[in-house]
Amino acid sequence: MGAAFAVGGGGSRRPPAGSSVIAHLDLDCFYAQVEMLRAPELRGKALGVKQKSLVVTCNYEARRHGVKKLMSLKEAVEKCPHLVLVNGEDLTPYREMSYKVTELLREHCPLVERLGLDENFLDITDVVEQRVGRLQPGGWAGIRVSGHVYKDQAINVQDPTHRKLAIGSQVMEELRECLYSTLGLSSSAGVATTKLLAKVVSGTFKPNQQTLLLPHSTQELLRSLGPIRKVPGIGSRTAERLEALGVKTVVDLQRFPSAALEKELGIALAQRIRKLGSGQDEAPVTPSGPPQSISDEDSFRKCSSEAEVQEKLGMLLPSLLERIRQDGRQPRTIRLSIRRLSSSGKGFPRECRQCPIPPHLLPKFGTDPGSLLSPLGSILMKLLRKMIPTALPFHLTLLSVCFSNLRALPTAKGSIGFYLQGKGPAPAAGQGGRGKEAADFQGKGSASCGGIPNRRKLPEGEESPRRDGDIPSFPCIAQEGLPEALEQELPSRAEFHGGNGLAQPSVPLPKEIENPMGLSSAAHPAGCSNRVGATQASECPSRTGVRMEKEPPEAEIIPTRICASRWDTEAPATASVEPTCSKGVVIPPDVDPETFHELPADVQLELLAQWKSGSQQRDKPWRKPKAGKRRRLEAPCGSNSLWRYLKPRGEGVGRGDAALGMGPE
DNA sequence: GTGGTGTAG
DNA sequence: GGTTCTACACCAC
Repeated sequence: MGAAFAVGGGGSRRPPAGSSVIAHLDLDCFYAQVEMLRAPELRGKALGVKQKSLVVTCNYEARRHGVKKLMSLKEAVEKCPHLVLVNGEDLTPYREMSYKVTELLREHCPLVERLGLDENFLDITDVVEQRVGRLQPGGWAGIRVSGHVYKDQAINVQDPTHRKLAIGSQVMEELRECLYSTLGLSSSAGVATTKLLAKVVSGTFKPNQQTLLLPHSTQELLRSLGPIRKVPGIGSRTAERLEALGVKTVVDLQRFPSAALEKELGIALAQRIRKLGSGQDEAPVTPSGPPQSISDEDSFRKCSSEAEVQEKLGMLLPSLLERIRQDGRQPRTIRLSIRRLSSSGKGFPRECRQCPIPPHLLPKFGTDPGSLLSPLGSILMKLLRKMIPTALPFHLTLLSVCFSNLRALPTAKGSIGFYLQGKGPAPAAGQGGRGKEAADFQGKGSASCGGIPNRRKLPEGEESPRRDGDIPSFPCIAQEGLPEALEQELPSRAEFHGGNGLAQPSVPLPKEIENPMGLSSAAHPAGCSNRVGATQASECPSRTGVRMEKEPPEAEIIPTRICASRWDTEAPATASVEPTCSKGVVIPPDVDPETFHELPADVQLELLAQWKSGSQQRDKPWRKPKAGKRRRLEAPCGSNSLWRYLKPRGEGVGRGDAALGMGPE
């Protein structure tokens, strides 16, 4: 998150820096853990989670064989031939578990900020203060640290900050135990006085361990980071700029003159970075609510026609709409992002276009998401055409759909659907035989360095030893393991993965939106979208059960839409259907004559022929073009028709609803 | 509100 | 360094 480490942003709600106790909690190889919970037989095996041709993450067993995050599948299998791979492209199970974790933490500490799916910041100052208040007079003497202390420094119980941090480490140990016993997840944590430091120090001992940073070790920790890029908040771009200035390490940054830094990077960025480099981070832990946007995307080698784009969008939209339905809120904005392939072969930066969702569609999000597929698809295609002239060759490598500006449904019980998913009587995933499972995460033990023994190494049922100075821990269910009945509720591997070892969508879509637009390549050959307007939509068998939001009457079909796809339901209601005559040439009524005559003569002729063929076809039932015999003028797809770009100004150009012809009806 | 950019895991 | 699939914040407009 961009502002996770923003300095001084948002106004601190905490006491002055130095007295806060902040923790960073990192779920160990989260995706792999979730997969092992879903399929306990994977425990102990080298497991990789793949997305496309990459192993995006893997468990420690796989790491022992040289598999690394973001390694290519090929290389990973070379390194570890027995690597078990599961498909992690569908983030649903990870997202669900992630919110369960945040919710569980929030039950014990209200100040929890999410950072991605597998990390959380906690401001445990208040929890610590409460425990300090309960200490017996002189009780400090017995205060112990749970887990490691960075660089094995001894705490000074005379120092109130040390005392609070030590108690904070106990709090985090308990929370991690609670996470493990309740959800079956192992985690690592860092405890410090700021988010930045807590995050950095949490990586010191992993997995399933935690580390406390005492203030006087701050500089040593930061300097140990090495490359400046490792400082949280300094990303690749900023690191590049810094390196260009000769700033390669934290030490370089600390020594670099402020004035020169401000001159090169601007005052705001320079000051922020300088503070990060010195370990100053006043950013408060800002409790995360439900997500502010819900998006889905897919990448691919090539997508170069409107029909293909529609097919891809047809894969994204149903699951997105289902997520929105579960969320319980209404999005007011829809955004399409694309990534084009540049001539160099590298991906271009993303581009996006967004627009408000027409108000008349909003109620459907809560009641009838299936009926939104067609109108939203149509809007997305219009957004696409705002970015690229689809009549010309194009090559996309990514499509992303994002719903944002989420508001509570008028009738809704509230927008808590997201959190509710993670609650209820039983977790959607749990663990069986937790003692066995721990083997994957034991790694380097934490019994030394003053840390408490790794609880998961204890024999079943054995309590972790209480130590002097301990304060009673959180009441936490399932300290003795999950009830058997609960474990039996857990989905089997076959249920989750369709029995083939690869993940299938874990949330079945409602029937009516399984293949809403009939856009699968098998059921929807190219010609299917190459039809006249939306009027033949019912001919597409796979559309069964899906209503068009609004299907224009046949009489409204005009030449500009001779090959419009079913989504491409631009409302032409206001346009004249009468052709106009300009310079002795009869051109379609909604085409700007001036623009038309600026075109090369051959293009003009081609367009005219196209229009003529369209107007001849207009009243005939649509027929699938014969393979190999399709006339060049009809190809490749009507949505690509050049006519689209010849419309008089004001039609189809500009922002927002009206510009897209999607205004309220 | 929109679109680009940067950051994060 | 960029691959993946997200999510968020900032800022100029």
